[in-house]
Amino acid sequence: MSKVSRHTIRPRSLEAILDAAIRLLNADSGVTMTEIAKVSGVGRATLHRHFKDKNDLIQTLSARCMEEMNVAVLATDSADKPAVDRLYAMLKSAIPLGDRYAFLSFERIEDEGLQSAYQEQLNWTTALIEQLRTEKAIAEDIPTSWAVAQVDQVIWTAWTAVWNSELTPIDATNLSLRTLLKGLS
Amino acid sequence: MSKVSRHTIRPRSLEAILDAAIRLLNADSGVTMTEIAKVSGVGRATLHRHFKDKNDLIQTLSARCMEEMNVAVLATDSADKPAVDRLYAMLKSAIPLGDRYAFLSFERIEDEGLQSAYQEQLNWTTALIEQLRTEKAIAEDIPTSWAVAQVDQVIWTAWTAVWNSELTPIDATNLSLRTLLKGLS
DNA sequence: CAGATATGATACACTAATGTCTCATATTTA
DNA sequence: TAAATATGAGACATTAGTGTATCATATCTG
Repeated sequence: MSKVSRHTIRPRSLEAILDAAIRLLNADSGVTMTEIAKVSGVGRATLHRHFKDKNDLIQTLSARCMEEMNVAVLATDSADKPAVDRLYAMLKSAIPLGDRYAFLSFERIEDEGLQSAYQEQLNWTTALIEQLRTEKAIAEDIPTSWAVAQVDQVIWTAWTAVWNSELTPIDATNLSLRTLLKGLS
Repeated sequence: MSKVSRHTIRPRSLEAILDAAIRLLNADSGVTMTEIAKVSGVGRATLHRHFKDKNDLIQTLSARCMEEMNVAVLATDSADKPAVDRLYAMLKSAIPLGDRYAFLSFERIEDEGLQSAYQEQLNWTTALIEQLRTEKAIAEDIPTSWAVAQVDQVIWTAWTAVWNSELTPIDATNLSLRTLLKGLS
């Protein structure tokens, strides 16, 4: 969030705004600031007081989601576990968060800090793939970039299936792990 | 395209518009009609003459892409081939078209004809999955909806990899087939 | 409680985009 | 070539969204 105002935003305003924004952006990347203000029950002036423009809001939101995702994933991660276990734990944490960061796929954010946060996630996944590789869980001739992309995509697919009530979160997680390990072996 | 005007659009105008619109929409779902007119080298008035609004344009575009995809896939398809061959042929046709229908993932189109066209593609894939199942190429306990989603997603992933110059179209197609068949077995 | 301050409502100016119209010009077609 | 017609350019009114400012009120904080 940029320093647009000398005012300090109240926690409940901030939460209301970010909450509404996440939901609205996931439904339609074209939502207006006016709409976000209306839905979050916050005055339009307050919104503009604390967020320079929609891009500014999206940046704050993205950073939060990234952070949230990192915390969730790292909380259940430990470097000394077998890679397969780490992958499973990651899927279990990440899939339920799908509805919170879905909008990220649609937005083009050029914020520097955000790009590096994303890069960090990518690096994490890449390292995990490499570990899977040394543990012979994935085939040598599978490009790492392909494996990373598959991991990213399966999370999205799994979340979508859950969202469509086609699968329970547990089933989606298990299917994801299975599909990945077999598919990349 | 809706009948907004008594005029008949000239083929080259139509092509220029749809071509520009596809490229611009893939880059940014928020492009304006004005921008599309400018890039397509067509008068703004002409654009409005033939397309009621952006939604109307997107509907026409979507219908075209769907049609294009159907034609490309069905051209190389024949029901008596083994399912694996059909899947491969489909991937080979569909993946290179990624850059033309990428925008479809971002747009929320409520057009009835379009929904049914999409449903038709879904049915085609579902039938293919069923055939793969009877040919023991995919495991019994994999839900069909999951398999269909995987097929959809892998096309997108493969196209993205090609677009990022990480893979050649052939490699991407081969990896897709392999990942799918192993992943779902 | 009392001062400080964040908020909502409202008003306002400003901008970008939309959609319509007209008319001279270019293109098609018969 | 001549008639028909689609087009581009420009003017225009309208709209939706933006961003700012003011001020009374609500909410914090000491």
